[in-house]
Amino acid sequence: MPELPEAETIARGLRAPLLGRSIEDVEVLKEDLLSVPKAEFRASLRHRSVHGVGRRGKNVVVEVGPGSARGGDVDRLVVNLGMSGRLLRRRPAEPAPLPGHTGLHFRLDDGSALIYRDVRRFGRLAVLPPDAYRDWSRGLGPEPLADGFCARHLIGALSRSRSPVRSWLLDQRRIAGVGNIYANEALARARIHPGRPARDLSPDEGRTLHRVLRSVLREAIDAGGTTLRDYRTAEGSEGSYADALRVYGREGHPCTRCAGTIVRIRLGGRSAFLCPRCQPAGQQHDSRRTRPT
DNA sequence: CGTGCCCCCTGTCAGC
DNA sequence: TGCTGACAGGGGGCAC
Repeated sequence: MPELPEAETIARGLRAPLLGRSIEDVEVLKEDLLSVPKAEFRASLRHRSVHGVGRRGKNVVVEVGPGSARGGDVDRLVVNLGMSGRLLRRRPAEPAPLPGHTGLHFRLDDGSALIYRDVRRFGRLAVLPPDAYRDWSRGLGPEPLADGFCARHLIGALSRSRSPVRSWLLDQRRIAGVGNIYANEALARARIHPGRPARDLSPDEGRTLHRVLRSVLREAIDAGGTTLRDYRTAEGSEGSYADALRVYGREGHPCTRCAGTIVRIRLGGRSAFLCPRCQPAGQQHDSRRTRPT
């Protein structure tokens, strides 16, 4: 999917146009994107106003205020975009027909619309009351870009797992928001082989991984995310971080650091990309401090 | 609990 | 020109 930087970019793009708007109606065209009947979903959002647009992990979170005849609850529309989900803003004067594979159409009070489109339909949308949202959020790991996410925490958590470090990074219960692209990119920059057991990383490697993971995510946000196929911003444009990728999808191409050849391996059923020279599989016995590139 | 495997679904691309 | 299989930013369920 969209990973953290893509969800963040979408949330930022939706904030200004959605804030303060009221949802007039919700049309559900693909009910399998919901975990409740579409009538219930529609009723839970109709005539409610948008109080905020944010993100948790890879999910876009839209806060909706109380409707006219409701209590004071601020509920949250949580959008998991799966692999191919898009949240697109449609301007008021845009009469264009709905794009193919449109799953939901949210009509707003200024004549604009929000469209959820998802070719593969791996995405899910749910409206969560405060306590349900809290429970759901507690099931996710910490936000890697939060101030409180320190190297010490990462090193400690890594030391308790035998998982390959790439698989570890993909587990949303451990860290929220990292997917296959940024896991591979961070490991490449930290010069860590993706298949190494998490607990075998040295403290130095843990510190390096902490630093480069955050910088990769921040740089990707600055670039508006990575568009490979499906991902688009809320305005429908592409993210430009694909140009900055060093290993992901670059099998057979030269490593930008050592001019070795990037390879693709299979790990936990998913592709991992690495430079075998810069990211040796064995334990690192080299005690020299190496700066990430 | 951790881990690996399969599946959900559609589209695209390489190879025959 | 087709057909087939592999693969794709994710994640839930299940067996071990």
